[in-house]
Amino acid sequence: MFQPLDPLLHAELRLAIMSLLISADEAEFPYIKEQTGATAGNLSVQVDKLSAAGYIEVEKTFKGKRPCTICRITDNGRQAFEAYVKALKSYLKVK
Amino acid sequence: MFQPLDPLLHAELRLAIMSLLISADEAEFPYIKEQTGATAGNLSVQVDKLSAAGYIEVEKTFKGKRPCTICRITDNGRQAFEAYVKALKSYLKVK
DNA sequence: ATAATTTGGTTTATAAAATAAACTTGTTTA
DNA sequence: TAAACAAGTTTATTTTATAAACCAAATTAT
Repeated sequence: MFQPLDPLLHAELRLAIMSLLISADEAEFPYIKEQTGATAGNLSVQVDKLSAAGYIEVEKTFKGKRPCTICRITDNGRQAFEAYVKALKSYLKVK
Repeated sequence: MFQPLDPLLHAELRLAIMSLLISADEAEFPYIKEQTGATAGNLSVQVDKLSAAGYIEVEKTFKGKRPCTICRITDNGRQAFEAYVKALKSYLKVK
């Protein structure tokens, strides 16, 4: 009847991050912060969780002298996102 | 960009309850329990929350001699659900 | 009859999450 | 060179979700 919802994706900010990355497939930390309206602290934590789960990968480089954190979605992440959307539909269809 | 997600609805079990009620507009506690696979305790808590928010109304009656808890969605609940679905779409469209 | 089980829940306790606040490190700018 | 800013991280706090324990009444078994 109702398919379980991946708790990693069923969270507003993480879902927003994934949503951004799925269409951009590369984004810098400050950009994600701006687009989502999240605080840096919250974003940092949620990025870590997605990264730990292997849904995104995080590259730490420099842009000139300043640190620059780049996020990309992984294949696993893409799959998980699609599965999540599919599962969600079992709740949404006002049959 | 991303519309905020009503935290009351953005929770697996509560969403399932609302999903059931939106198409059935009346359901008994044990039926919801069975359909969602939730424990009675969890269901009781989440039904209370939806009820407190005015998203559903709960009628306590008897079925023969046994207590019977009937849940119905309210107009507010219906509206909130629709708004939630709309907001969700801002995260899901893989533009 | 009465003991055990089942039904239909509620209340309380616990574990996990989300989020914000505080902090750090290095870089510009005044 | 002091103050402000950028880019995050770490820690602390507050909510939540969830399960476990409990309760009362009704039914079934002995």
